[in-house]
Amino acid sequence: MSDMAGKRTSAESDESSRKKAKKGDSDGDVYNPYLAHMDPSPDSPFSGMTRRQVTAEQISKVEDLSANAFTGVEHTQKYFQILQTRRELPVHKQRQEFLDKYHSTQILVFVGETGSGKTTQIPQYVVFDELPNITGKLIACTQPRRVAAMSVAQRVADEMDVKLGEEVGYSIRFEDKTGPKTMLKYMTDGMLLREAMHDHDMSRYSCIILDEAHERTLATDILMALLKQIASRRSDLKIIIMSATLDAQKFQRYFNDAPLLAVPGRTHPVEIFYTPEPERDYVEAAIRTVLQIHASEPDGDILLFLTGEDEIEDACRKISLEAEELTREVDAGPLAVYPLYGSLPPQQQQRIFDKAPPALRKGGRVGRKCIISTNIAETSLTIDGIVYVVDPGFSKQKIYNPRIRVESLLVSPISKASAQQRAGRAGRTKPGKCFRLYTEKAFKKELIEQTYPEILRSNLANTVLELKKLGVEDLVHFDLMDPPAPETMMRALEELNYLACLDDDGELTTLGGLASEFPLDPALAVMLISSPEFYCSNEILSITSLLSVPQIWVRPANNRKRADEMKAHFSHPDGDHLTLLNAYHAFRGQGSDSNMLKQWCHEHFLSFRHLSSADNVRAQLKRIMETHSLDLLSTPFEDKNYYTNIRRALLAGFFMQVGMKESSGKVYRTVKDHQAVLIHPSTVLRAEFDWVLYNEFVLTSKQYIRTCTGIRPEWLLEIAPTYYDLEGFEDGEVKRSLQRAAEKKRRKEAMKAGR
DNA sequence: GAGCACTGC
Repeated sequence: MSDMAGKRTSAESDESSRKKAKKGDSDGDVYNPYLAHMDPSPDSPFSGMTRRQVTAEQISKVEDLSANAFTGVEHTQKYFQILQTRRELPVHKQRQEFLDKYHSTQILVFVGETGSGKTTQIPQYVVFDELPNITGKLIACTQPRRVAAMSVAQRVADEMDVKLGEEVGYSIRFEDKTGPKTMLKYMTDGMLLREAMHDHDMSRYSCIILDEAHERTLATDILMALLKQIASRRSDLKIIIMSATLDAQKFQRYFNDAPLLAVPGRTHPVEIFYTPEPERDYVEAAIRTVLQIHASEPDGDILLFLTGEDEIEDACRKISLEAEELTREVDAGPLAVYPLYGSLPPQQQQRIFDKAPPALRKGGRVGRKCIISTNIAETSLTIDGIVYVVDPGFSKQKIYNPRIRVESLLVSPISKASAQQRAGRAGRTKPGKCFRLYTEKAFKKELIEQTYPEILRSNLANTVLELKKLGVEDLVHFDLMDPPAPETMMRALEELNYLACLDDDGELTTLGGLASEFPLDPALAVMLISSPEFYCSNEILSITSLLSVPQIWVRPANNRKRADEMKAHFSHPDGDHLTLLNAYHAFRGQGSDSNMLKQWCHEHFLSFRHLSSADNVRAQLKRIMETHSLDLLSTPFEDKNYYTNIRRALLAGFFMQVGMKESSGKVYRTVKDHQAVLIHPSTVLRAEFDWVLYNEFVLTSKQYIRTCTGIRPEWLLEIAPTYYDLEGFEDGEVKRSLQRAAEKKRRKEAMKAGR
């Protein structure tokens, strides 16, 4: 079915590309003497090739030379072996077709299913056509994830027989593996966006390839809109949008009816089964299905998709228990069950690649493994050997409520595209089966086609700041593929205005420009930039880093009490931010031997992984501060204001995230949105504070505020006088309380003056 | 008295 649809779209676009090609012939490819230097010299391996007119045959000739055309080094035997396998990839058959289309247009949409070879091959074809060794301009290929950028770059460096980091490199946060000779650069989409902030025309590149565009990450969506704009002012820039879905028409339409090329994939067929009736309890149904497969289906590993850590651990236990029973009672083979989710330590994540267990006795049935995973196995991790997929049809998805400015996670039905992706996981090594725990009717009628792009489900404060820095003047008319709700945009603009990153006309302020230099949310960036005024930028730098990595506290289900006791050692009575700082200082005080540090973290129930990454982040943020001459200061530890200064500095960024205790007792109310919230049970904060600032608002079984620090109301009036201008405040407990604080402050000042 | 799907700069 997918093949047919692919052919249909490809035929349709053939015509439009022919029209464009004709147009190009008449006004584009006229001989231009000023570009003569762009032609390779007669003694070069590329002689006879004209940039952007190269043929597949010419490329093959150069590839077959005994020496590498780019480096002059003799090719290894391995190179020719790889070359052979490359020429068997589906995409290779259409190399000339690709080049023809690429020559005919500025923007090309390329659809290649899994196994087509698009990510490794297309950028190489472009290299031979663009001749970056002569123009000096780079070719970029973006990926949504770091590991992909790194591993694909390595693979392509091998294929081109060059050293990684020289002709072929990659660029991701914390690591730039490119050099002066680099022609082809794999990078994360976020990294290209960062670069664009300082080079609005992306002038270093002659061709930009956006890979995995169907994933619709925030960065990809912004890049698409940006590139669409840039394309109209830079006629020499070419763009390729690569996607895995059949939703290519949407990309084509968005890019002014850009031509399309579709290449089939190379996967095995997957048979789909639906349940005849809707399932009431999907976890129970999933467990039952896994056990049925184990008892009655031929060899092959199983992949089950569930939504989160708890659900997965629970299902693992139940399946293991029941499988043992099956082994005893009906002589089924052994079943090894492995959980898989993002917060699992890497060592345990690795176990999913273990071989399935052997038969228990000679002649007995062979074992299989069953992996129970979150969405991480849908895109980020690929496991070979999976033959059976069990798909209950749910995943946790981020949603944003602009009214109360809260992002939360909600278990929701997946999209058709997601269901297809999941099923595809069963056909990587041989034909497979996918058991969908919903009816065929539900699949057809109830599931949406595509998961909503991230841009429709996020707080956009950060995005809006980035866009301003990218030189986008008119946000309302900025041509995004899926424009977000106006209310979400308004909320973002409002927040940035309160943070003084945008002025009242919506223009970027000096502070806003500086804030956008940091890879942080605007509130964190503003807090960091303001911290020298509070004589504690070193400490705020540490806290900011700790807040931008996952929780450093480890709390295993079987050892919660001990973990809480260890955390108490670091606790500071004034709040969680200071507690984080204490733990970090203790960590840094342990020396640099990484084995010792790991041991120390283990004993103290701290995450070595996350503390180390906080260290990495800190170093990066520190460099940015130094570049912009922001002072790194500390109040002497003996000074009685050491901790007070830090608490006040926190408010410089988080003055909008403040709650006041209601007179009734435990419940706090957020100051502007009037939401009733509880302080999260993980807090170290004692009850005596009437006012707290919080790092995040979490919406789970109840409304919680998490990572809280006690503050004094008069600080709000000093540090954020505009936001806390009482004139504009609604009457109520909050306003009366702030008025009393203002009164107290005036009396104090009067007394000081009178003395 | 409880949670953190997944990425990215």
